[in-house]
Amino acid sequence: MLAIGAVAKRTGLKVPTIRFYEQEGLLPAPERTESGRRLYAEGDVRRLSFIRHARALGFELEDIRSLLDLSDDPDRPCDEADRIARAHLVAVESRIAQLRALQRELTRIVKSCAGGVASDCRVIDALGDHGACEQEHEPSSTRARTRQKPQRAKRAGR
Amino acid sequence: MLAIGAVAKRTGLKVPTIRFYEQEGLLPAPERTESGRRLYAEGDVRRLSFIRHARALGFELEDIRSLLDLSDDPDRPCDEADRIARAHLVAVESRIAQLRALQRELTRIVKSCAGGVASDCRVIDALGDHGACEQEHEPSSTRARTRQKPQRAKRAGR
DNA sequence: TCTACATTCTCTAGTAACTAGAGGATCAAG
DNA sequence: CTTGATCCTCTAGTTACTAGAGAATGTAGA
Repeated sequence: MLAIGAVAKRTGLKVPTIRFYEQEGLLPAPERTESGRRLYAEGDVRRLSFIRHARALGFELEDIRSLLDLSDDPDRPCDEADRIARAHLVAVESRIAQLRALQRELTRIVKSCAGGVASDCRVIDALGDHGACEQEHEPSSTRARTRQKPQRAKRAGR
Repeated sequence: MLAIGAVAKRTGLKVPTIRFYEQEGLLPAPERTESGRRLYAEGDVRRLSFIRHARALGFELEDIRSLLDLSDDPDRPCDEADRIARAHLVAVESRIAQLRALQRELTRIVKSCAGGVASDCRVIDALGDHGACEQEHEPSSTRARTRQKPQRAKRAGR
């Protein structure tokens, strides 16, 4: 039986994340010591590794929930796992296409910069003028998980 | 002078989003009618269009804040706008690379599915076993903004 | 045994960029 | 004069965590 810290080390997850997955019902509530500390078995480590890997592949917790339900019940047909994985693949592919459109557009904008002051900045111009864009580009969110303290810089409304 | 609804129509933003941008200090607080309704001028419409376009290109509000500050002060050198845009381009490019790694991995996983039941599901297997992956794949979040009601399906911890 | 220090516990709140809804006021048209 | 659209403010919800408070427990060395 392992303490939560040891499980964290083995799975690569952080301690609060493990508690969070339990709270979300992705992991059954583990045994406890007399004093109330969590005690995990090998199966829990496997389950958490599964979750971590699926997360790394970009699956949402809802998808992972379904995949776990599926593997908890080995007699159910595997169609759904396949469906979830395929749907995710499609989403990833369309996201790539979207980002490539952004990439083209940003490259174009960045190339147009010749230095100087803001009043004749091509970059700012280009941002203000969607009409100049070569193609449609839709929403976004480039967010990776590599960033720590955004530190709100609150300003009053001028 | 335009009411907020008219501005929403012209910019393609939603009404609450415009109020949200004001609250965030991206848009100066507009005039009000006697009864307290917001009244916008043409300049506000341009500013909001700028924001919308920059958002569509994936810039974060913090970046947009900087870009707006810059364009509010036409004597400042344009370096920073250029820097922001370049940094964003780099971020987009690395995101694409990341997603392509995911795409390869998912394709591999999905191809391995031959139907059958969960107990011998290759998809679930592959997810459980990171060792089998051909390359490292890191975090993710494929999230586009096209989804409405995730509708929490709260379950107790088995 | 005493004392540090590490680990754990629960609970709350914060992150980004909005969106949804409550509850109420005001406006324009018929 | 009433109906329906638009507007107002405020609160809370979304994803998947992360950070911190404040308290209890575990462990190792002197």
